[in-house]
Amino acid sequence: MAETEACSPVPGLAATAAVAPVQVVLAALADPVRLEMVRRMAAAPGRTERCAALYDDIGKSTASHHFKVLREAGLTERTSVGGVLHQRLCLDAVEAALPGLLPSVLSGLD
Amino acid sequence: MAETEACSPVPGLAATAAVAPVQVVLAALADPVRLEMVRRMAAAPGRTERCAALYDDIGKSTASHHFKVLREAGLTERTSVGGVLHQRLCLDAVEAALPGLLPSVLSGLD
DNA sequence: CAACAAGTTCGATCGCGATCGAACCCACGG
DNA sequence: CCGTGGGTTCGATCGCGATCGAACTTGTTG
Repeated sequence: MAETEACSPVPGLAATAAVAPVQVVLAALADPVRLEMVRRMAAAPGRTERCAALYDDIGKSTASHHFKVLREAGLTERTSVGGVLHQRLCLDAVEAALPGLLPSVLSGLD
Repeated sequence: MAETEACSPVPGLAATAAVAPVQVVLAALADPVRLEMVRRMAAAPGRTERCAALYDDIGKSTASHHFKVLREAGLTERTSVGGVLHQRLCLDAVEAALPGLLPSVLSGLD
């Protein structure tokens, strides 16, 4: 807490918070659950998706934890769509900070 | 042991073993020590460097462990240069499997 | 051939992160 | 104005991975 982090509780459109150091981004993407979340957002229209649509077989609290990690890595942000909370993938911001990384990871058909 | 892994003890030039799934590659790069190792190899001429030149403040056994992780992720391979063991970064193989990833990660001046 | 240097393997320890359940918050809809 | 659904926070547990030291392997050199 008391971080410089943009912890604003859904300020509408939080103007793309800064992307964290590579190390943090890599750690965030290294988890299978989170990578899947990122993939689903990337596939969604507007890179935005309902929280519940981003996971399948884990508890709500665990999912929320992963959301937080992704957010703190600067990969995603919160958005409110008609009163319903959504997670949005900051494609452009990440692409600007680490060009080529996301496309590469997302196309990883390994 | 008894894996399908190319555990060949320095066969001269192990013809670029296959790059592991994205998930594994990301996990390998997520560790600060390993990322630094990769950076040093990338900066070395021919992407090849003596093992001892790749780390600073950790034990030999720990370093060896990290070499193994990198190797099993398909990021590096062993080479023998005049009887001295070296680690070589498989730039081209990784670039072929995950184009843009390494350049992006290596230039991460975050 | 014997000694040594450089990596690897093995076994054990330790801390961090993934996970869960319960309690809490907040925005809507009756 | 109170109930309900969807996320978040909190506290505790558990397993995996990072680390180390010691023993082993191998290849080079005196």
